Amino acid sequence: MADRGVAGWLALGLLLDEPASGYDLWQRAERSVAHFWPVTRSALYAELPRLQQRALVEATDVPQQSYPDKRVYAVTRAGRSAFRTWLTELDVNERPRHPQQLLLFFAAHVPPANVTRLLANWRAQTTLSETHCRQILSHRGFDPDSDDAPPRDARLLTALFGLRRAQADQAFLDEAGRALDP
Amino acid sequence: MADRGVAGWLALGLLLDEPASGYDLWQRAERSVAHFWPVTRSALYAELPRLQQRALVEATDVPQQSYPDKRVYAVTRAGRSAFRTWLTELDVNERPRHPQQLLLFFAAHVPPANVTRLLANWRAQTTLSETHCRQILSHRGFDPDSDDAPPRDARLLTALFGLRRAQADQAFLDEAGRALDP
DNA sequence: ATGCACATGTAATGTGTTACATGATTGC
DNA sequence: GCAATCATGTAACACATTACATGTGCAT
Repeated sequence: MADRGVAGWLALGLLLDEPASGYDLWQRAERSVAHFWPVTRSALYAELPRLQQRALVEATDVPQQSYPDKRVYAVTRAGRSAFRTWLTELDVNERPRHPQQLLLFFAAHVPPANVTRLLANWRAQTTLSETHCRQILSHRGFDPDSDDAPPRDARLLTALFGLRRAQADQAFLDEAGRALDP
Repeated sequence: MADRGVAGWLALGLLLDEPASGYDLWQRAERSVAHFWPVTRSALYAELPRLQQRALVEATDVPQQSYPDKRVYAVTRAGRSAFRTWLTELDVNERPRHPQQLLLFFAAHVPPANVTRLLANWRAQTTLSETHCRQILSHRGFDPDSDDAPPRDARLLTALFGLRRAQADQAFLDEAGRALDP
């Protein structure tokens, strides 16, 4: 099937929500998936013609007044089913790279003060991530601190997962801080 | 400084523990860092001469009886300090790619049964990861379930972090399962 | 005799990023 | 006038993976 990377599938998945031009798609990605799967504009632009050649998307040129023309891509039926099989066969157990664990592993080789600074840096990021995820959830009317049933919407679970990870990281950083600092 | 990727620094960091040949280094990596930062034998072999050219490591050919000769690399003083500055300036906030979040984000586009299967797959991996981390910790005499102070050894904190993440993922999967399944 | 562990490397390939190139329109 | 947004794309580069290439010694 000559799968190539995930960038193409990512583009296809994002197009499932709604047809879009390359530029639109990039913005959509930046606002959503980029938080856990960075993509560049270039990568998306490069994949769109490839998807078209494989008949997974269709392109339409849309002229615009006072803006350059758009080339809007829409997912075909074949594209929809191809995406389904890809996601179903996705290996979620590929080990992603964790720079934080790299830091911990080699921390003994640098002065403790530097480690403390790096951990503080990391903590700052977790709080940012936490508030970001909380905003998404509360915007859709879900309170992650209550015992309410979590949302059925899988897309919202993405945010819930991000929140839980951020909280877990903070708890770990507290634990680790007690060991390293005083 | 023409940094190249992290593979070189990883090799350097692993050599700090003890000099090693390319082959040794690869095995060492497989047993330790590969769990959170996959490296291939090729990548390590390719980096070693580069590190040597930059005078960050020194090589010695060690003849062996009944085995091919080894080329053993040892970190120089310059290598030690270069590694320190690299780790100190490491950006822990680069967003790594989370295939799990990708799955959650696009889950609505595939049949629920497939999602359930993928989540079960994910859960199986977290339990593997959990027992693996527990083994490392208990082997060094730390009980992660007690209120004991966590180990000061940063290298052990790597395992503790792995465990906490695995536990957090399991808790999330419970939460998500209650929402999706019945 | 077949295959595995030891040992070192190179070449081809894939996949993505950064930088380059172009050009209109809108807001300060 | 200058920067930013909208819009599309290509070229150069970096980095890592897979596959190729070679050879010894040991166990079954």
